[in-house]
Amino acid sequence: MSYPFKEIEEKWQEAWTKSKSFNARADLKRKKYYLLEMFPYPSGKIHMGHVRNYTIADVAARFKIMQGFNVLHPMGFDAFGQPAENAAIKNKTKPRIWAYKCIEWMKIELKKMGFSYDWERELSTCDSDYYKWNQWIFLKMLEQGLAYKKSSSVNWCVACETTLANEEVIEGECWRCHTKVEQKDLEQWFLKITEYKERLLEDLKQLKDWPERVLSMQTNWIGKSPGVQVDFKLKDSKKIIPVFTTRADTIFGATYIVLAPGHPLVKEIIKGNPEEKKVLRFIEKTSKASKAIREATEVKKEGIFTGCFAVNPVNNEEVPIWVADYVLMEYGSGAIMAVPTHDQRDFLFAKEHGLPMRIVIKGQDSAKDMNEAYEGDGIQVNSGQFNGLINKEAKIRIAEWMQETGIGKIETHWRLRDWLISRQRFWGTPIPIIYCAKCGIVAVPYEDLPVKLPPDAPFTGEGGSPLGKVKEFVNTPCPKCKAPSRRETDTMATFFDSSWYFLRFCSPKFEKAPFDVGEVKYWMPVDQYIGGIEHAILHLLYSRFFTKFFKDLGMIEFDEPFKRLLTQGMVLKDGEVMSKSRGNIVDPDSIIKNYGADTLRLFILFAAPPETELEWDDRGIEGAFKFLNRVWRIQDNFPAMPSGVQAVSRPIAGKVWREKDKADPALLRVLHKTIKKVTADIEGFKFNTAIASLMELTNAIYQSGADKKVFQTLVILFSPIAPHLCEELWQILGNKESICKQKWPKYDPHLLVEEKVTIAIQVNGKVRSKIEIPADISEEKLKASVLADEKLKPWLQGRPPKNFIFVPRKLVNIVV
RNA sequence: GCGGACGUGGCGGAACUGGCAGACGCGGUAGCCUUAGGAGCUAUUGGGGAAACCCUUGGGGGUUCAAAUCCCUCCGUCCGCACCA
Repeated sequence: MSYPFKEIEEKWQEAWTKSKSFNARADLKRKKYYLLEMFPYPSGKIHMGHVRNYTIADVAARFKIMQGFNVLHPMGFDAFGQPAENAAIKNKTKPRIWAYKCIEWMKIELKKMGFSYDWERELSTCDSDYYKWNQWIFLKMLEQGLAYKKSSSVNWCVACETTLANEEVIEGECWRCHTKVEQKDLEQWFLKITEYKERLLEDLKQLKDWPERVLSMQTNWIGKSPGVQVDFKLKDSKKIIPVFTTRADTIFGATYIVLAPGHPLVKEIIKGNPEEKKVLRFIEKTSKASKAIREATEVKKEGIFTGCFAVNPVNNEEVPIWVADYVLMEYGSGAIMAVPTHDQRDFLFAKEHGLPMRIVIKGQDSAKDMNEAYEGDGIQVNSGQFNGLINKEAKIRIAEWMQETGIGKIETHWRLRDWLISRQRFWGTPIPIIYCAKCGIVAVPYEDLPVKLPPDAPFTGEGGSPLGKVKEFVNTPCPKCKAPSRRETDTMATFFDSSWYFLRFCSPKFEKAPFDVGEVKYWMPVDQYIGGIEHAILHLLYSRFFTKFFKDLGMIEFDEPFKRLLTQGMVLKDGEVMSKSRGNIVDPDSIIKNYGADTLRLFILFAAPPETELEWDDRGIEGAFKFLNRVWRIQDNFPAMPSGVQAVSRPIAGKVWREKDKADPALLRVLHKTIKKVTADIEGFKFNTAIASLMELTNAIYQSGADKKVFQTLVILFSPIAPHLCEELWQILGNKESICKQKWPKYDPHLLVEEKVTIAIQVNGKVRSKIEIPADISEEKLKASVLADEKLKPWLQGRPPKNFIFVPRKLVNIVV
């Protein structure tokens, strides 16, 4: 027998919708709180990951509302993208129909969870009302020189038949279908995110409430490495080999240089020399070894001498030039100066091939027979005029000196590349560009936006963009000269859509611009953003980039879109991520059916803190359900079964509410402790411990007897977590107004004070006794009664205490 | 290799700025109630020991009256980046 969760949940979901309980209005007189979850891709069904993400957010939203904040808590759908296209091909329907159907299904499931969304702000990125503004933003970027087209070797997924951003290539494979990514030369649209690299890096410092992990991933990805480009002259030639180094302090120890096998100079310099054939053979061999093999860990570094020499510009020493596969053409200048004494890779290579070494930085323990490179700090030696300096300083001084004398140039290398946004796909935002034979690349005029996707296109699943096959779409007059022209048939990467949706939510129906500047000024930035760690780099980096772009346009005044970020952990089953292929999926809908949404919410919040992985546990669900029933039964003053069913013959406590004037002071103390704890815990997203203390309060009520006032407060405190149950109990207790509108309770510090406390008495740090004493006892008095304690006699053995430490309310430690 | 997070009962996990380790829950045990219990309630539950006691936060060392918490060192797990010069 259990509480009637089904009726209750349906009843209140309907009531909330009807009364528009969660619809937000900007109000300058009130403090705002913008809470946002990463919006879902409408696959049609919600999974446990969604449930966890959105439950965490929902508790925070309801809590903030009760605290009096003006809360914005919107929901929408990231609806463009390949899966809809693939599903359309498979099910012989159209992506649009498919997508909107999925959105409907998904909304039904979200509503069944009782989430407090402002559904009037719902948006879908596949609406032309939305993607019109993608196009608008693109054109603005084009005007600013931030969107450009170039032909380049791009990542190409054969299976998806589209290009991929660097960010979408994981270990050489397509992030979505895991097909090996190939390189292909194509004309593509790029966004100049690199223009913002300094700010994207610098402003990470503002993000004090972001997880360390995400900050470090972003830093890593942007990959700033300051250094020097040094020009090594080729011996007996005017040719120059530029190398890049971050360790200018080691340049006097550069005893050879290495070119990447693909370096354009290699073939030039070996021409006609005796080593030519051997070197060519080596290059051919290494080029065959694919990137994947090369990346397989601990491959032996292979290389070959070119027969040529270069001159180290700092000491005019001749150094041999080698070609080796451990130098990559893709990074820096494709050439390095090798310092075997202070770089482990160079060290291994030099050992292998008997190349010279020279120590230039003395570590604390300067080893004569090195068996590995010394990469730490130390004093410069063998470094000309820089001898005696600490290498950290020498690094700067040498760089400056090289810059002054023209030997080198201070430079910074970045890992971050411009963002490729062209996709050869149908289900995305058309790039608003027209190609005219006479005028060239022409932007679609703003007044002609949106460039709408045609209602239909042939989906064969064969190569090429489906848009290219829709004549009515492709053929269009040039906006400038009216000559027959062609539209761009590529669409935008869907990460474009999600890079600014948080701004659109502030004024989702605004018609004059992507967003209403005034509304955004009130609501933004997002106070709390919640989503999966898988978006730690891409989505968050792009969103930060867009935000800075809007700031430069003068449309917003802040630098960073998301003040606080929480990345929730994954939901696992049997230690593995839930997935179709593993067949270990637990469907949220079936849990809702059998136990109700409140049980699911409670379990998912209680089982683990939000950031850590959560192991699914059917028994945990039972436990959560049991607790809800336990709370429910308080209204009946704890009969074992709900009213209507036969009650147990032996009541646990009084069957009636306690008399008003007979409050139990101990219970009151627990209550106020709970208020304090739950408030702090929800504030800090520690829901598991918040729930634990609510359980303690419930246990205390069972012990002490039913107290209506205490119970009312428990119901309020519990309501963000189990809103349906609490709303019903609230009504049963005789309240008319929704519990969502109740003020969050405050604890009374006076009631927390305990008159008597039990403190531990330690002798030499070990607990030997406990005594109950008045909380505010003086140390003198305490000392007297402690030393009189019989239990301590054997431990003290009459020895006088050397030290007597008293931590009020906690313990006493006697040192003898 | 670099960067980040972490390591606590049979399990999920608590422990504020160093102050009684193991809150809360799951599971277990015993009892009550019941025609019945996979419901409910009560008690108990880190390990060893008959007990007094002893041991216990990955291992070792240190600081301290006092360490899961701080420092050093080693081991291990997870994540991100990666022949990045």
